[in-house]
Amino acid sequence: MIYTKGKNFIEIESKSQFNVEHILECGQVFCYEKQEDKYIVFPEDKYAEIVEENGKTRIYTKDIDYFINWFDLNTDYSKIKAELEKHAIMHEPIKFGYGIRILKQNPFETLISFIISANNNIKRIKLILNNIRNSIGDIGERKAYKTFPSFDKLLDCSQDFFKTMGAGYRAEYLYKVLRQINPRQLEELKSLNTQKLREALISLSGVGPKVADCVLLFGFNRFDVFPVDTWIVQMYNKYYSPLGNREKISHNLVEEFKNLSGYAQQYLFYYQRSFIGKG
DNA sequence: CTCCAGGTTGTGT
DNA sequence: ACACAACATGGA
Repeated sequence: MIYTKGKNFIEIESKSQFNVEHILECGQVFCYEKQEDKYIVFPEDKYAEIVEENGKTRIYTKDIDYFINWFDLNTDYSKIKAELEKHAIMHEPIKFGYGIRILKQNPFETLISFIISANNNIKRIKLILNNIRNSIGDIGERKAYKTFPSFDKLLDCSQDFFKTMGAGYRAEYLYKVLRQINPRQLEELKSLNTQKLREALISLSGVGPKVADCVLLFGFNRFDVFPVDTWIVQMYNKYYSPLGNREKISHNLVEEFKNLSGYAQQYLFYYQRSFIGKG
């Protein structure tokens, strides 16, 4: 057990098990904001504030059990990291991104978010999602934020609305995908194996191999996938024999890291991106 | 000004 | 099967 429960908070002692900055800034999630003295997160209709004090981290929330699951606090990362350390290429990335955890996010919210992420940068992805939340989301706890919109509200939106939100040409993908699948149908896909689920996701509008892998990893917590974006391509072509085909790169990396691929990917992505700067 | 960002789609070979 | 242009938008 890496945490203890308080009345309105969860406390984690070890920063190597839980580093809020690395968890939120490593590119897996867009529903957060850094404030002067804390981070706030607002997945689905939930809310939490994360504060570091005297070396310990506290997650203040009224939804204790939701965030124990969301932050995947019942998983011990020391074993995962020990296994990954057997690969020399992982040494620096793990040292750099210590305390990263893969979040357990809602599949539908993850799908919408990563369709917007395509050929886009993280700052603008967050902006577009915030625009959508602020326009059609419900008022959340203590009016501190707006919730992620319900499927029905999103289904009511026009293509032009998504363009106004800043989605650009992805507006059409969003409009179409909302007419192809709903959250309940998405949940039902959980019974499929990773390969079948991947194919089902790729059949959706705006979802190619990379977005599918991100939804598989962050929304369905399948770790035998390796999302390949521009940063991973850079990394791969620097440390392995260069390839142009992203699917081949992904395939080769899954062969190397097997069922820990998702974890390896996140450390490598965060490390590679750190050389340019956050944004 | 050009190039790039957690790529996908459509077209052509 | 693979190659490649087009696709909005804002920041560097």
